[in-house]
Formats: sequence, C-alpha cells, structure tokens
Amino acid sequence: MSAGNSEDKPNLRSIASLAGVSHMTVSRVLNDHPNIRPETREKVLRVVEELNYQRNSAARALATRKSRRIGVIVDRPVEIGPDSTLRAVEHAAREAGYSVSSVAASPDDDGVRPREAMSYLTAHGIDALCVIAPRASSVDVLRELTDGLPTLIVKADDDANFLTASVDQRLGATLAVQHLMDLGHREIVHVAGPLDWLDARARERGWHAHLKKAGLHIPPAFVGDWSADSGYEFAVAFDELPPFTAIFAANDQMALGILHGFRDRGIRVPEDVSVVGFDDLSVSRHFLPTLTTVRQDFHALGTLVVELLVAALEGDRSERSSRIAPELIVRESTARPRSM
Amino acid sequence: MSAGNSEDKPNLRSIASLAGVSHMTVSRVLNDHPNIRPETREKVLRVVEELNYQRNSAARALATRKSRRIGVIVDRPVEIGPDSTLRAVEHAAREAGYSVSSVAASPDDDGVRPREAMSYLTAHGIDALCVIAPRASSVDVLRELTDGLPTLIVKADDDANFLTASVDQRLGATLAVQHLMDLGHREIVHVAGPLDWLDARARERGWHAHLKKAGLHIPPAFVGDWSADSGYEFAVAFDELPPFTAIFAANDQMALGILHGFRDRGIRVPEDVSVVGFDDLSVSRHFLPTLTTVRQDFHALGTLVVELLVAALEGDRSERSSRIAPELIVRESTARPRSM
DNA sequence: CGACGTGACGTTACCGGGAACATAGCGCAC
DNA sequence: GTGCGCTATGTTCCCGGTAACGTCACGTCG
Repeated sequence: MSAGNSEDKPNLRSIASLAGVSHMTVSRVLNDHPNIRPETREKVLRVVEELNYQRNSAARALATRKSRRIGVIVDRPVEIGPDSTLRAVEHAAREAGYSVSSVAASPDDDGVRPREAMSYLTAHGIDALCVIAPRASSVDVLRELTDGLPTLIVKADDDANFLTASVDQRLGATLAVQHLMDLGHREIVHVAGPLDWLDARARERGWHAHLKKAGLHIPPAFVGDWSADSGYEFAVAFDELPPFTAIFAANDQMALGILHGFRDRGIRVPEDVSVVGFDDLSVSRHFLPTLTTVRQDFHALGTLVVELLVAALEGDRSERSSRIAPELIVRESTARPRSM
Repeated sequence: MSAGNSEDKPNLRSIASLAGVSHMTVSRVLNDHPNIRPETREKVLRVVEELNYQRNSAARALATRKSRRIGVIVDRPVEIGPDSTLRAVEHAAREAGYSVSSVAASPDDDGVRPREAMSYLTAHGIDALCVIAPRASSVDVLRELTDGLPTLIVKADDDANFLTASVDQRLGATLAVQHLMDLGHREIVHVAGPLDWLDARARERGWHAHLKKAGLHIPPAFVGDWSADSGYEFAVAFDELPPFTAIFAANDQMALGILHGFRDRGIRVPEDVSVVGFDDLSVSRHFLPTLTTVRQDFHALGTLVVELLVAALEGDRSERSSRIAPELIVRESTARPRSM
C-alpha cells in the first residue's frame, strides 16, 4: 500500500534514469514547462507516481531563492478573531501551494515583538509577510523591516507601503450602531479595544462617525483590553457612568463580560440596556442572553490575503487592497429602549 | 540602525572573506564546534554581527537533510483547546530552535484527512510530527504513514509506536466527578464529545470509572459533537431524560449550550442542576452562571511535547511519554443538590 | 632528533533542485 | 539542397550550506 521503497528517497535524478531522460526533463515536467512531448510527460509522471516522488522543498528553495512560504505575524493571542484569520490564511495558502510560518503573541506577553518575529521569519525564509491584528506601533516598526518583502497588513485603511485586506471594520461598527438607532436608542456608548490596535481604532471611529452623522450625542469611549474581564469591570461601574441605553462592544468577549457585570449589578439585558458585540464567536449565540453581534467572514478574508500576496509575488502590482463586508447578526441582547 | 547592506544577502563565504578565514571556519563557529581559537571565533562573530548575517535554512536543510521543522496535525478546528495546544507547541518549538508547520482542520470539513496532511507536511520537509486532538481512526492511519518519523500523539494512553504527552484527561474527569460527589450528587450524567476522539473517550472513561468506583449508578453518556449547539440540544430535551442532578460536560462549549438550553426550559443552574465543563476557556468565568470547569495547562503541555520530540530527534529514546495534571476550577455552576 | 598525535584550520565534494546555455532533429522557405 | 528557426531535450554550473578528509604547525616522547 504505502509506497514502500526501502531505498533512499527518490530525487530528480533517480526519476530521470528510470524514465530514461535527463533530470532536467523531469524538472520541466514537474514545473509544467511547455515544449515537452506528451509521451515524455506521461512516461515521467508514471515513474513519479510509482515511486511516490515528492520534491525536496529545501533544494527548491535554495535553487530558486524562493521558499514558497508566507510569514505571518499575529499580534493578539489565542482570542478567536485573529486566530480564525490565521487559520483561514493557512488554509488558503496551502491551497495555493504555499506554506505558512507564523509567530503569534503568547497569552503571557503583551504582544508580538515585531523585530524578533521578523528575525525568526526571515531566518526560516519567507517570500511574503502577512500581519494580522496589528498595533499601530507594530506597523511603524515593520515599515522599516520589510524592505522589499511583499507585505500585507490586515487593516482597513489603504497604505502606501503595504498591501492591505480586511473585513470592513468601520462598516461593521456602522451596522451595529445603525441597528441600535433603528431600535430607538439615542445614547449609545462604546467599549473599545485598546486604541493602539488598528482594528480597535477602526471600530471606534466607525461608531464615532455614525453617531456624529446622526447628530447624536457622542459620549467618551471606554477603553478595554479585549478581555471579558475588562468588559466586566466596565459593567459593574454602571452606577458611576453617565446614562446610556445601549452599548456597542468592540468584541464578543468584552460583551460577555458586560453581560456578566450587569447581571451582578442587577441590570437586565436587553430590557435595561442593549448590548452588541463584534466577531460572532461560535459560542456567542449561546450567551445569556444570546448576543447580537457583527460577523466577519474569516474564510473569505484568508483567501483574499493569499490572493493579494500571491499576485504580488508573481509581479502583479495592480491589486493592492480589498475589503470584505461584515454582517450584523441580531439576537436577544438588543431591544427597544424602555423609555420609548 | 537596520543593517543596511544594500548588497546581496551575506552568506558563509562573504563572512569568511571579510573575517579572513575559510567558510568552513565560519560554519564551525556558528555550529559551536570545538577546536576554534577564541580570537578566531570572536573575529567571525563580529563580522556576522556587523552584516546581520542569518543562515539560509533551506541550504542547511538540504545539506544536513534535517529541516528543523516539526509538523503538527490538529484534528479539531479553531475551538480553543487544541488551538491553545498548537500555539503552545509553536512557542516551545521556536524557543528550541525549531519551526512548526501545521495542518488544522477547517471549520467546514469534518476533520483533518491524515493522508493529505502527511503528504503536505512531508513535502515541505519535517523532522518530527505532533498530532493534536486526534481521532482514533486518524491514529490508525498514521501508524502506517509515519514510518521512521519521530511522532508524538497528544493523548493520554501510552503507545508502543508513538511518543505521547497530554494533560491527564481521566484525572480531569475524576476531579470533576469527585467535586460533584463531594457536593452530594448521586446521579451524574456525562455529555461526551464524539467518542472517536481520544480525548472525548478518555474523559468519558474517567467519568465512568469514577462513578463505578464510588458504586454510583452509571447512566448512558449522551454524545455531543463538541459544539455549544449540541449541548443546547441535550439540555432542551431535559424532560425526556432520566432524572439527574448534575452534568459533567466534556468541554466548556457544550456546557455553555447546556446553560442556554436549561434557561430556555426554565431549569436553574446550579439550583436545579449542577454543570461542570472542561477546558476553562478564557470566557468561561463570565458565563451565566460562571462555569465550574477543569483547567488544562496548555503551555506546559506544549513545552513537554517539544521536549520529548527534540529528545527523540537527538537520539534519546528514554523518555517516551508524560502526563500533566489538570486542575479543577470551582465557580457558580455547581452547588449541593436540593434534595439534600 | 625523527615519528607521531593533535589542534586549528582549509579544500573538495555533495545535498537536490533549477537557470542558462548547448545541441540535435525536423520542417520550411528560397 | 542549404540555411534558418523552432521544438524537445541534454549539460553544466550554481544556490548556500555541511561532511569528510587533507594539511600544516607545534608539542611530546622514545
């Protein structure tokens, strides 16, 4: 069953001699070069099949000076959103014949250190770089480290130096705020992520801009740290906060912490306050109450990231950025305000 | 600041000529060979530093026939537990000078296809393999695919063919059940993961064995699919189930679904039923009620995995398996049964 | 005092591919 | 029929490391 040649691993030359051709002919067949006679191609492919031959990626990388590897830096630890993006990128990269090396922030430390991450990635050889969930400071540092390396940053604003792709964060925030406004809410506060994170900032801006456009009062944003704990802290301080009837939280975890904090304070959701999250975690539809939130299509995002990078690697400099529309998922945590 | 040599990337030879030695001397310095004069070493290292030289891992891999890469197969998509393990393995591997290539199941398909995953990993060159969250069937397939490749499976039982490392799943289950027994529960049901998954089976067995040891009635286990949805389904069918006062769920997601289903059925947790989960997701402490669960130290697990694999790669065949003790985290979702 | 071991290097070949440059056969225009 | 260009294939060298072996100076010992 399993191709059990007990000899050394086959290489181009062994294939070649068995097929009665030169190793270059085998190489050309494998690389889909034109100008190969169909019979020759078949003969070669038959031997390749028989020996279960796989190209040596190290040798290929060495000869071509291309690793077919995409480096990925993820600045936020395990917390779902960026994680899903990473998975989607890995998947899309594999489909495209690339492999991925990633450096993710560990839950312990306070984020990826861009210099070390880059040094690790370049040491292992990468052709392109993708940065997920970046902080503004990381982007600044990377600007001087990625000289000549095709680099895509998952962020919403276009960038002269980098390719960009992302789910449209501002649109997501707009959807959330509009939904609350449609329900009749006029005092809508925002529990933001750390504003050094580009995603956090984009969500905050979307919220801010949409309130402004509607002529509503814009309260100061509360800044959390993405964690459910920080949402909890916000919520239990309810009595000391200026009045509001709805909250747009920058992610589902903080939204969950808010639900928890409100329960501990005896505030009911959605009767007293409506809550909207962001991300649509797989568990969010089972929170109590189930959470209205903004869903991002990570799979599409991953595909997009790899498409843009591969195009850039192949010399296509036309497409430089693209955005994916998010979707509002309405559940139990939002309702009309009582005062109406 | 950034080593701005505008020339081609430096290589061993360029370092060598600048340092006035042969390229082999540079290689030896970099590989910590003995028999290098301290002055020579310093001279070389100075140039290496100056040019910001990094070894070409492809060339190294080609010459040594070692990629210093650990392949990882993850059989369960993004759902936290296995994910955290993967992150921890990546982190530990990086610390140990290895890099990781991973294949994770995408949320769409119903699990990793071991043959394809292996083919991808070997094509990109790996020295060792780690399998996270495996199904029994995957393990069987891998048995014939990993011929000669040092392989570690993250599972609790020792294995003649493989290295093993894991958090002690049976102990975790025992802790959960014992906690419920300590509270006075006598009818403790289990909502298991799919029993084809080794982790699910180990948790089920731990639960079963501990009930048996205590001489308690052993109801049939309900089998979910790890998702919160499946927990919900179980819970809303409450009326049709034989009576019980406590549930041990095989993961936190299903536990959350159960909390949700019970709320929809008007059953109170923990007043009517106690619920224990498994994993301690970062959000579990904010569920309503906050969830009693079993915490796994993924970081320690990742370190252990890499230690065992690296030892095996270096020819040390003494340590073949190891287990980490989990910890019970008691929160609001468990209490004494009312009947007591 | 010469054979020999050893430390500190240098030389050469090789890992498994691919680029660049031959080369051989063949159809075709003049 | 001869020169030309194209197609299909072969040769050679190189990518950037490391292994294996060679060399040379120096110290030691019989």
